[in-house]
Amino acid sequence: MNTASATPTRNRRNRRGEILEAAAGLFAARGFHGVSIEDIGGAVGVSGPALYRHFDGKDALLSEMLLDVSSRLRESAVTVATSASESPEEVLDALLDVQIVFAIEHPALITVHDRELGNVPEPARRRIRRLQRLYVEEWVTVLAELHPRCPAARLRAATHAVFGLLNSTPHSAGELPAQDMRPMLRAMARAAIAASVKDH
Amino acid sequence: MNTASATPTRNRRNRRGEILEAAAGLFAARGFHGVSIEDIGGAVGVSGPALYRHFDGKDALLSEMLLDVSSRLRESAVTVATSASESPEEVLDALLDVQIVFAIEHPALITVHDRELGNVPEPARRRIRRLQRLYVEEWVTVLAELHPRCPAARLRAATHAVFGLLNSTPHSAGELPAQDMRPMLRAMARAAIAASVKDH
DNA sequence: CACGGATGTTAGCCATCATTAACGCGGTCG
DNA sequence: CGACCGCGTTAATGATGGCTAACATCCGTG
Repeated sequence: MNTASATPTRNRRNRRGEILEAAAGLFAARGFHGVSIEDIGGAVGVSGPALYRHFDGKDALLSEMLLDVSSRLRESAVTVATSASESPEEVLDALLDVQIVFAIEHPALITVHDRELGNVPEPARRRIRRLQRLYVEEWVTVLAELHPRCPAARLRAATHAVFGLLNSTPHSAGELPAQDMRPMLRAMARAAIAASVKDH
Repeated sequence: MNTASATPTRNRRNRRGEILEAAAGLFAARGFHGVSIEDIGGAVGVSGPALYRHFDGKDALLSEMLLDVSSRLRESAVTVATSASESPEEVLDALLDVQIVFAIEHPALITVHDRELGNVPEPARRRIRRLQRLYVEEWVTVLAELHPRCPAARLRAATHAVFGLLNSTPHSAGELPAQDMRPMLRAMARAAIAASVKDH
């Protein structure tokens, strides 16, 4: 019983988040430059320049969106990787889960995240790239523990391929219920990884 | 001894192709709306509206590009699939080869092909979608022969996941030489497919 | 109750861009 | 030779879009 009727409270609190979410959907569908400020405003029921009360501009909005995604992914990965008392196998499983759950729950963010980096202005771009690189290295480190003879370059390429596999969810939207999708993607990813290091 | 010095001849003959290639690179890097007509012209050494001597407009250029990609892929798939005297296993291998070679040789086209469909105007969009669907069905048909008990929806989702895996080449650009990339992707894809139909 | 800040609104500015117009020029063919 | 055609060029036009400015409204607070 705090204050106020449900919706107003949520609207007031959440405008930023609401905008980010709507923008993610639009960017995923039409690309950053294919979406206007008006479009984004319209999608959350306000019109046009109201966005400037919440973000410094369109670029800043995109920067924040990608920064948020790459931070969250990396942070989850670090948490998972440093949790002691887990074998590399278990860590790998946990990393798979992180990526799969995120890809299934936020397909638009996943899409934008690997499409629009080129449109992020320079101060932020470097930070995002860095986080992405660190995220990949988290994977490579675990894989290297499991397969010490395999060259790192190969592990990196395999990791990217696995991301491609897991991030296919936006394309197979609706084909399969998320409930079946999750274990299937996990099985496919595990098998693909095993195959990538065969004979190395 | 036809006519003329080497480069002029090529330039005269190939402007369209040259433009399509340059545009593919630019679209892949910055997105359709992030590239101007001037940019495209500049990339092939002519400036701006010269494009209208070769294409009806920017939209038409994109349409032709995607139409070409989806036609070529589907056509290759049909050829491979209808070549008699091959077992489903061999057909699947050949399909993998088609996609892998294309992905490695034309990363920009692959990128644009699955990003920019939403920016293609309506008459052409339907045709491209149709070709893409038929291409996927080519895969699903072969997979269904190999795994008759597996529901088609699952095979379709698995196919999309495999495409995601194979199309990861633009992301792992310089990591691994193409020579090593090809067999690795093939092994990963085969393993992923096998895993996707396990217990079905 | 008056003040201020958070949040919107509309109108206007300026840059960018796709597209068209008008014109030039070299080669081919009748 | 001379008309046409393929291919380019620059200048103009009309739309769109990001962003700023000037002006409400609502609300909590002193």
